[in-house]
Amino acid sequence: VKLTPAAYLVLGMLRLGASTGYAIKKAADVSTRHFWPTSLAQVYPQLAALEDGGLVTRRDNPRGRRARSDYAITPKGEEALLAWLRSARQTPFKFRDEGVLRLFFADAVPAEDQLTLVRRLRERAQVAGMYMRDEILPAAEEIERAGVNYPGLVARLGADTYDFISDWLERYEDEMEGKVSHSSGTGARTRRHA
Amino acid sequence: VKLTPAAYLVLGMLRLGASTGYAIKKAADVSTRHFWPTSLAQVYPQLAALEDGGLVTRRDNPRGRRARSDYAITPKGEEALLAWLRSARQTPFKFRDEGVLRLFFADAVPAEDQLTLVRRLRERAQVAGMYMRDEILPAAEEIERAGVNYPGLVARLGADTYDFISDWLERYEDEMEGKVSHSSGTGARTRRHA
DNA sequence: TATAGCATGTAATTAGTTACATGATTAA
DNA sequence: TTAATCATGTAACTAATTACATGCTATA
Repeated sequence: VKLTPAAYLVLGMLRLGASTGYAIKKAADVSTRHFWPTSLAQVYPQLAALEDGGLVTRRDNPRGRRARSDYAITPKGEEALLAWLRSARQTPFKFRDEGVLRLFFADAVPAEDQLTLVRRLRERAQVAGMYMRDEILPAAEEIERAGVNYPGLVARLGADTYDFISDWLERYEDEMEGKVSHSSGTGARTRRHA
Repeated sequence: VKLTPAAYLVLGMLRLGASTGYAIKKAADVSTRHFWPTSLAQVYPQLAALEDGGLVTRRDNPRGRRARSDYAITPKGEEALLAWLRSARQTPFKFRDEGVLRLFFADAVPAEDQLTLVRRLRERAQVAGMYMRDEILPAAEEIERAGVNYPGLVARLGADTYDFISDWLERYEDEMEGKVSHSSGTGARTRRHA
């Protein structure tokens, strides 16, 4: 029974209290989505496979006429999750981002278009940072009161990193704006941290 | 003819002077690999598809008995590349990282194992930062002298970001080490920036 | 003379996304 | 009563990795 990160995501979410496939997906959307997105079309087959392997149990638990299954992690599933968390296996970065790829090739377009490209990347990082801080972090802080600390840690690391990238690109923009005709500006830029 | 990021990677590398499939892959390995890895099994079919669409031309150019084809980007291909670089389309982050996913679920293991996990992530970021600065950036600086600036910019952004993450995690480690039994330490940690 | 690097491709598999398909319950 | 949310699943497709398969050329 070979387990993928997507499988551990499901196990981990069950362990944190999500009990249906739908709930797992919802929980992932407000927490792990930024570094491990998933979809219902992955969650349901994954749950079935894990049940098959005895890592989770399923119990039908309909709400009125609406079908519904509650899943729970088994001791065997818990063991697998812990082994994964403890394993020394280095997981190399496999970052894939079209935005950065575009930036890499930006020399092909005139300075004005380059500036636009940089600005768009900066805005994206800025929005991502704000989103993590305003939407993701509060939910994580909620469960911190229950003693679950790492979702918050990860949210803070994410927000701070996006802010760092945003600031980095902004400095480059400022540097660049001196050299490029000002007619190309799109107006006032708003600051982060409202 | 719908083009994927992998197609633009090929077009962009051809434009920067790589002429064979093999050379494109080699160039990607010392530059774009960190944010858009690729493989020969993608490059060759992609070149064929691009030739089919008239975005590149192919010319057989064997070295002795060894088969070899030189490719070149056509005006139509160049146009497509520029349109991609100029397009306003926001490319959302699709970050996927097993290491961060593990960190997210770290509450499941005892503090000692948590510290190990954080340490491993910090080391990974540290190594990635050093690698970008020592192996990737020098190659990028080479072509900067020819007026190609963005590969260097991207390398610096990458190196600085990995350093930022490494420092961030190190601060957390230090904070944590006070609370955890010191018997679990793995000895002296080496500093970045040798 | 042997090994590293150049060079090109295909096949099989795995992982992931999007679209399809259905229907109940709850709150405005 | 109607829209949002809960809830479950399958099918088709796309993207990407790994393994397979071959063979030449230059250099140590």
